[in-house]
Amino acid sequence: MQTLSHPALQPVVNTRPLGALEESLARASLRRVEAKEFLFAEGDPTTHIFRVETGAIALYKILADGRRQVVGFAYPGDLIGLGAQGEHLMNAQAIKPTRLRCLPITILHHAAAKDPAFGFRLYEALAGELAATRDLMLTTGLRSATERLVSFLLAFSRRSERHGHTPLEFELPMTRADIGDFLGLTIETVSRTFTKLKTLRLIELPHSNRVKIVDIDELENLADGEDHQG
Amino acid sequence: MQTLSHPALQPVVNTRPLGALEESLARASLRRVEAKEFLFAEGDPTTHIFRVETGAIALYKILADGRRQVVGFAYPGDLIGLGAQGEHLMNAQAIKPTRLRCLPITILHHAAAKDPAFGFRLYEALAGELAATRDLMLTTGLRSATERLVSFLLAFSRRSERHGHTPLEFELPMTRADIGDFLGLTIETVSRTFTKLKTLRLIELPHSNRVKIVDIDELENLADGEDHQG
DNA sequence: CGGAACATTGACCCATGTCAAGTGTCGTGG
DNA sequence: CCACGACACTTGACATGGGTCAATGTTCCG
Repeated sequence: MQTLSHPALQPVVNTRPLGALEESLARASLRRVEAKEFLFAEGDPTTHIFRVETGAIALYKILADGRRQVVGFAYPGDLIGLGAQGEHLMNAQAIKPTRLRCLPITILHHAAAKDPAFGFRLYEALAGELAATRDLMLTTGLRSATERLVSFLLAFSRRSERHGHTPLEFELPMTRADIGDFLGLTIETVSRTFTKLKTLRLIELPHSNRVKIVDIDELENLADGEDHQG
Repeated sequence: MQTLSHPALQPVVNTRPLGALEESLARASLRRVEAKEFLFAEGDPTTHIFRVETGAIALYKILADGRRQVVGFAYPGDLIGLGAQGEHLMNAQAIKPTRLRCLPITILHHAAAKDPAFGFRLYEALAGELAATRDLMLTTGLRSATERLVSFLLAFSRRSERHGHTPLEFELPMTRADIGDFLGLTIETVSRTFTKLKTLRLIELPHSNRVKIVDIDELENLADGEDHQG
């Protein structure tokens, strides 16, 4: 139930440790990608999975007509590439300078063969992603622009808190376009909705990428769909 | 790429055989549920997974304010319940009288412990579901009502063909409300879009639940977003 | 300082939602 | 066999949220 009140809007990734992988990751090679550089593109053969060390990556698909759906963002600690069989199903592009650990996928197969529980843990990791993706679908499918953006901001607030920072102020690493393509809105609507939240004195924007939450309770009401009030 | 031109709109299930499970399923107990009866509800403890033998099941989540998102439909051969850890994440309700095989989830754990490759196969099965869910998200997020409904109908057409029937005529087991909640549209919009496709002479509706495809090429153009023509 | 990229704001429009009748269609009981 | 009610579907009139197009502002970096 709590996933409904607070839709995850989590990155399409897995954060929980996968035991057998940890030691491999520690020795894995490091890769740097610059902002806007592609880590991989849709259709590329799946040779590695990655773990973000620093920076941020946007994961997205593109429709024939050029429309873009951002499927998630990956931050430090997140794994990228799980679930791709044979070839990658989406594009992974850095939204800021990023460092990642690279693991050959063959490691997955080895680990699964050696440790019978490992395959099952992979399964559980994907189950979490599936749940997050469904929550995102609920959010983009059934909610108003305001509800979507507020849910998005609250997800960041919680992430900030989880990392030991204040939940009341944080940096958004991505552009309005990225947010829009994630939430299924246009740049203009995202911008207008930010302005609306500012006008309602629910947030402040010291810079366009820096969010300060003023009234988190009211924001949570909005996200839960209990809006149409003050 | 082909998944983009022909978004899957597959049920949230797995159709490929999972080897080790097959023999268990053959001896598994059979359960009958009537139309509108619940197989399980969100929050129920996950005690079994199921395979549909006959009939059809709708899988959906409900938001706090009552809005509903149908996440998928399960048809004969499809597995239900994979990926739910501890408790079910959605409701499963029969849309027609349905028979299912019931497997205690403990079987999954046993199979994974016995056969190291089995856990990995589960992982692969979920990866397929994840890809289908993302395709559904693309469809509901980025496309017009007409594109959505046409994609939906073409998915049925392909399913019909796969089962050895003509791809040009088939039965829809679900109501307009189910379709709407799946595609993120209202009943009225679904109905109007059916009427529009009829008027354009792309389909016929001998009964409201029976669809006859008249011009499948043009439908495929519409689904690919190459519309705004004829 | 200049220019590119990103963000904001305004005016307008349209697809789809909402509300409200109608119209089948099916199953049950008289 | 018909009458009735329930339910699903269709259709119409109208409202509106968010998309589109078009300036204008702002920030950042070379």
